[in-house]
Amino acid sequence: MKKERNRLRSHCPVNFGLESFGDRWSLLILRDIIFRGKRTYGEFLKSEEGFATNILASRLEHLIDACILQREVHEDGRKDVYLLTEKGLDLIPLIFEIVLWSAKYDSKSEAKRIARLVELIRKDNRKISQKVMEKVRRGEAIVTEYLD
Amino acid sequence: MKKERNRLRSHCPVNFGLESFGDRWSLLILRDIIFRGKRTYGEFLKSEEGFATNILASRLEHLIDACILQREVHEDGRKDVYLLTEKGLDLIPLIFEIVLWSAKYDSKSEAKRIARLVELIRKDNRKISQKVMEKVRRGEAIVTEYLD
DNA sequence: AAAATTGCTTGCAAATTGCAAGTAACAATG
DNA sequence: CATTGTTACTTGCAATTTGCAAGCAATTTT
Repeated sequence: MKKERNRLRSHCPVNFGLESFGDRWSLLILRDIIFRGKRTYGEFLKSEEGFATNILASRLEHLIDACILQREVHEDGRKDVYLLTEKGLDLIPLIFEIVLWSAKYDSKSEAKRIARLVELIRKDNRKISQKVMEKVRRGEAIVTEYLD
Repeated sequence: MKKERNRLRSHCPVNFGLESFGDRWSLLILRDIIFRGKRTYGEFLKSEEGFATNILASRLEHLIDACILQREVHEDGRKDVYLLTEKGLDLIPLIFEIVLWSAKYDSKSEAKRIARLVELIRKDNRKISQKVMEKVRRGEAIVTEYLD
């Protein structure tokens, strides 16, 4: 039942990124972790974009295979905890560039609600990413802090 | 025959980006334009990742609808020219972040062949992106210049 | 005028997705 | 300690999307 992995179409760096996390759902999982502090299957399932249960499961597995996420046991034994690895945390600058671009071009963007963060990204993405990586490592979400 | 557009799942900035360019093929088209100076349907078709003809056509249409690409007539009337709009050029910093991440985590990455560019991105993505945007506007590809 | 080239479209099989309905493992409750 | 609820999945299937091979119309080349 395992899917074929490591069968990259190419080692072009753009393609490598796309095959690692470049489908419609994977980055939404990472967004939920980084911005909203989500950690469990059930929490991801509640996202407004509406994951199908099987798709969510397959994407979590894919991200674990790619060493972007790691799974741990929750204190409540029924739940699993999904955490970003260092490799996953290193995607924060990239996700922030997406936020910046969308903030510029989507007139209805909810990025307006995190205008302070967007401004920090524009000024120095690396610097704010570093701070956010530390926050996420500590298990904190970032949205609340930067709400205007 | 037209697809339903502007039916966004949400205005979350991450989601907006994904719906604009976040499928397996769209960013490869942009890569071909930015790194390899490609401009026509036939040139895209030759990419090593192997576009299916209908998928390539549908993605070009999607990117035009999203105002990321614009189509113009080639001097050879059989061909069309696909160019990045300013909105499309603004994706360069994001694509460069993908390159940076893949250069770090793919041991076989072809990013090694553009090590100088990768180093410039690491030092100051905005600055080098600005330079590259001007190059691409002028219709030049960037790969050759930065080959070691 | 005939032959190539180019940018598509079409048809169809195969793969992927999305939804609804399970199920197994554990936790909480009476 | 038996029952009920939760949680994280899996399974079955219909609908959509993809990938490949074959067109085809509008040029351009010969």
